[in-house]
Amino acid sequence: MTSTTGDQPRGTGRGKRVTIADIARRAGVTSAAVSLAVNGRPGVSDATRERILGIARELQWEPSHAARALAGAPVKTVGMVLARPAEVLGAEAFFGAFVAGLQEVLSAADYSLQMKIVDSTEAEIDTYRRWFGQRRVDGVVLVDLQTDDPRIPALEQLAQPALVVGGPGHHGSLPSVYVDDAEATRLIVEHLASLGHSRIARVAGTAEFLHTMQRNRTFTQLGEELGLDFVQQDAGYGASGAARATAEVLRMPEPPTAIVFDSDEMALAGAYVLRERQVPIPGGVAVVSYEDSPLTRGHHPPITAIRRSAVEYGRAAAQRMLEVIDTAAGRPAAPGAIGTPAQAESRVIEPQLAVRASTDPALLGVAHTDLAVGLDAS
Amino acid sequence: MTSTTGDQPRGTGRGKRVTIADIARRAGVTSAAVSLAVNGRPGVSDATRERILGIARELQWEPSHAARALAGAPVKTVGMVLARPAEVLGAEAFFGAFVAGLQEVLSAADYSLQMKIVDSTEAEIDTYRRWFGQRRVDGVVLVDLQTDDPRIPALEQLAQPALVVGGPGHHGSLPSVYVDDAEATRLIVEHLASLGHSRIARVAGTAEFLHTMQRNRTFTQLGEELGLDFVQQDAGYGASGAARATAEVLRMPEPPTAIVFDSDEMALAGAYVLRERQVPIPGGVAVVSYEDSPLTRGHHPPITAIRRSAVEYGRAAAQRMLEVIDTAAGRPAAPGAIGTPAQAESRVIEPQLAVRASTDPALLGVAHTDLAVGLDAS
DNA sequence: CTGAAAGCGCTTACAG
DNA sequence: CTGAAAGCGCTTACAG
Repeated sequence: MTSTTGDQPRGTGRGKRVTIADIARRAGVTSAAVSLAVNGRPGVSDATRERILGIARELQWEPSHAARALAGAPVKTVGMVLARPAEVLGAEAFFGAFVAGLQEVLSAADYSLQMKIVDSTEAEIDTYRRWFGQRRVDGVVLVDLQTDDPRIPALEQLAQPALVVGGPGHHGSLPSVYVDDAEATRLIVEHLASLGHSRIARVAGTAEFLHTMQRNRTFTQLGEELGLDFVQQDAGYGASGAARATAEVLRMPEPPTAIVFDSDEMALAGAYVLRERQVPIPGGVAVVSYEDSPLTRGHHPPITAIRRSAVEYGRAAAQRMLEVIDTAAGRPAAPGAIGTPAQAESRVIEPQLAVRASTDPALLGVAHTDLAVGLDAS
Repeated sequence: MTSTTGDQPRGTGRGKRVTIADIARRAGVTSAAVSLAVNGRPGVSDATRERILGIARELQWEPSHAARALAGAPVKTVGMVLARPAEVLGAEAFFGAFVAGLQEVLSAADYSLQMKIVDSTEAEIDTYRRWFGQRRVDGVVLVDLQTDDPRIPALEQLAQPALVVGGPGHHGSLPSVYVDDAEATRLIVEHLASLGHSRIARVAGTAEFLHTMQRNRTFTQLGEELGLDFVQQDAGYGASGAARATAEVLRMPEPPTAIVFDSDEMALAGAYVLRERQVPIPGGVAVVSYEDSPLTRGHHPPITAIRRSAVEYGRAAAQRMLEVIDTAAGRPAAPGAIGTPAQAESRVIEPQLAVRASTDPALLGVAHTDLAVGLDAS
């Protein structure tokens, strides 16, 4: 008996890979016929197709991704470049959740997401150029949109499938997906109004972000519309600015009964100041955050916040990206898509408001569900 | 004059792509020479190499990734499969930070990370098989390691580069990277002992996780070693279990003066129970968490926690993955690597302890830095 | 509906 | 040190 196990033909893995030529030989057809059969294209009879597929399965054939790509097939990859340090990305709850949502939809469509961290906008644009040049991606997702973003004209010029996350109004001729901040503002204001608040302050983040301007505009507009007394206080960015702005607001001759913060971090800083000044929440001042997170949920009392679900946002972006790629390839939009949107059309994510004890006194004492269960049982 | 702009040759992009054949023609050499030149391999004189590289740059040549892969070059891609729903991943701070760290190192080495979300362990193993079968990845990173993990033997059988994140002792013959939980436990216990605590409780998570067992073992061992009074309370998983266990511990005839929790969520639930029972932190009971997060940092008082830096963890995993791939390809380990570790060797991440007011009364009133600054200035 | 061929853009031996 | 050729595994026209 000669050794029949262990002696692998050569190199890594077990033996030579199975190709369509092997299948063709076994099936008594040409490799072109195999290609048509496995790609579900017309040109072979149903009988031979079945036979070919059977053999392919039997031989455990896997298509060579490289060969397909070289022959001109889509590479089934979406790219995303991040021009922020890993430490910053890692500290943000949004990033992980957004990526998870993207992945879910892309994975299901057998697409993969390719990411790259770079250290400048120039490097980012260069990466787009190279990715498309190398045919490594079928399309790219652009994030962290800014005012007058140089990446927009660069991508427009490349004339390749690209989706902008953010907006509105600053994505040029590119398709985009963004959260409706006007609607978010409306949800907050109407919620507070329904609880009887008529003096409301908004502690706003830096105007560098597009959404800040959008919120400012809607906030002012709703104040006039509803005839309420609205105060806007610019806080710059971060917790320190928010703390300062909150103190400022409390010094007013007739302080507001509710304060709306632009982020979870800002809301927490504001709540800290209120606690210091012995102002009860929500009895003295109600608190709302535009951004939900473990911080707002874990606070005592839990803070009412806009829940835009970063996971859902990622899913929507992936869905739209796939449509853009399909349309560019001249293929009909994927099934499940409602109609076939024009390439440059935007899609809007509708925000929701998670009402918690920081605005609604009836919810005081109710911690987040999991905790509540534990305490009941103890 | 005929139109020389606007009339793009055909298809998407501008014109036919530049290939090494074009460069060869211009340089008066064969395409093989170009290949050697651009890959920095011997076989061409320095003069011709320079000339070739100059022309390549001038023509803005980009290598075809697909062609390279088809011809046998590495695909420069690392794969990671996640068998958890996007919602769960998105809710975890660890995921985003780990991915950011991975990305940083892989991007710098011109590798990309390919992820896929699946819904079962079988699908995960199948994905590995297919990825390697299609030559879509050069190696894979395995996460969420469990006891008797079926993915380990499956990957061992595939005999392809794979790195296990987690351990020790459960990664079979595969190389791994993990955080040193024994050291983490030692840091916590020694910190508490130095503050004079001699009755310490540990509220432990589910024993399904390898690290739980490791912590249990070290905790018990240190108790004997230092002659302290140690109590272990199993809490199962999550906040409710932790709340129950904390209540249990407080009912003891001689309650501990410090409680160590297995996660940030558990620590928060425990702190909530202490607050309910009017037990001051850290005056009545000191609190420590094995997991740092915005929850522990944002709590009042901020909670002392093990900081293992998920970003750093990701970086270490990527670094090790690249070494494993290089070694498998017969290449020397990347520069910067200390020595050339054997394939199956593990690497250990050293944890740190972030000391905060939940254990050290001297730090009471000190919120996290950013906040503190804001308050000083207001 | 099926066959034979060319081509995608590289890399890798193998001669000179 | 350089040239000519084969081959990686597919897809896509183009004839029969």
